[in-house]
Amino acid sequence: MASETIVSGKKSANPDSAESAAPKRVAKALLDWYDSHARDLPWRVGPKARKLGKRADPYVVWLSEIMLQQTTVATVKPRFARFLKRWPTVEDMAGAPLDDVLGEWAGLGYYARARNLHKCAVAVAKRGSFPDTEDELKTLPGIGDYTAAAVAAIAFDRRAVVVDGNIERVVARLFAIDTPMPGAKPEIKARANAIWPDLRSGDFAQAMMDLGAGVCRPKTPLCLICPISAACDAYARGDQEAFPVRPAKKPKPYRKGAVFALSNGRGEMLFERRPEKGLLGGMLGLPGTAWTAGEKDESFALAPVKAEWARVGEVVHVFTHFHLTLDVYVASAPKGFRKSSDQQWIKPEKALLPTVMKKAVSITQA
DNA sequence: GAAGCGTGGGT
DNA sequence: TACCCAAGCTT
Repeated sequence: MASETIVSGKKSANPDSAESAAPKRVAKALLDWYDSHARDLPWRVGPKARKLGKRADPYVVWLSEIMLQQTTVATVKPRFARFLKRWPTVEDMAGAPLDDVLGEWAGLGYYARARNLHKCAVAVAKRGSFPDTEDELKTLPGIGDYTAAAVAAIAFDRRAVVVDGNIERVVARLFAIDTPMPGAKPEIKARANAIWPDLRSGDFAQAMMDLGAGVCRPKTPLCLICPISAACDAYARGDQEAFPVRPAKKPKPYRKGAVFALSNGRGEMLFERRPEKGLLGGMLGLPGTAWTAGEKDESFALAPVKAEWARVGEVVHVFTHFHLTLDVYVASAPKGFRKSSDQQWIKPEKALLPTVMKKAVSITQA
């Protein structure tokens, strides 16, 4: 049992393992590596500036962390710059209409993040500043275990054990934890806690993430240049890629639906705001049928108006939990057509849309 | 605890 | 092509 090993202090097979050797040595090795190898990221206060006393702006840290949830650094970089330029402070964002924030978020996915981003900004502006403890941060919308710990550590220099997907992988390998995910989470958190330093908690978190992203990668980790390979149980066994252990994935089902692109005489197209809850919640989209399993829905019953609809093609899109094929129909608005109150005429090239809707609109333009 | 919730890039 | 995955949160 791994827990018994901790309690008894029994030596593992690897004499330099993080378990038997001083955990402090692992932390120091990683922090030293971070001092010379930290990625230069727009939302980050690097180790050098930190040592000169520069503090990270909690708003900047929070904004970047929300954007980075399940989203790559490369995707976030340019979008983060736009957000920060448009809303330089949390008060600025709190004062903006929700639809502006959703529009700026369009294309980034997981749109609950954008709704919660705005809700959180309003809450923080109301209370005056970001809370500086994990527990208080966790009460805010969109902030869970990971983000609360990350903001507490990075923005407020609190000792907080930050565990994201990168750190999960690093720790699982470091201690060769073979419990399948997500069951291994408590053990991983405990092991991370055991090596977590009291000082430079935020730098350590970012060092672990940089290591996971660039060295301790999911596939073909670069163990030969890893600063903590001497302490790594998985490396000692030669099966780094086996960790963490993941259960087999379920196949994604297929769904079909149709959307209807109605044009007026001014180069505008009819869009409607989607319901707050659920898929693409709160975002603009084309009117359409429900997306259901099985064969395509040939019915035009749900078209926004009786018109001369022409099918222009289909778009294929993959969501987290299903494949979608969307038939796309176009028509010109008949004389006397009146849109409903939840609909709006927008020039399609100016509409801020989720990607699947952007795809649908784009095939009506050719 | 499992399911719902996006998208783009890499292999 | 199809699959994998990326600084997760909410219900």
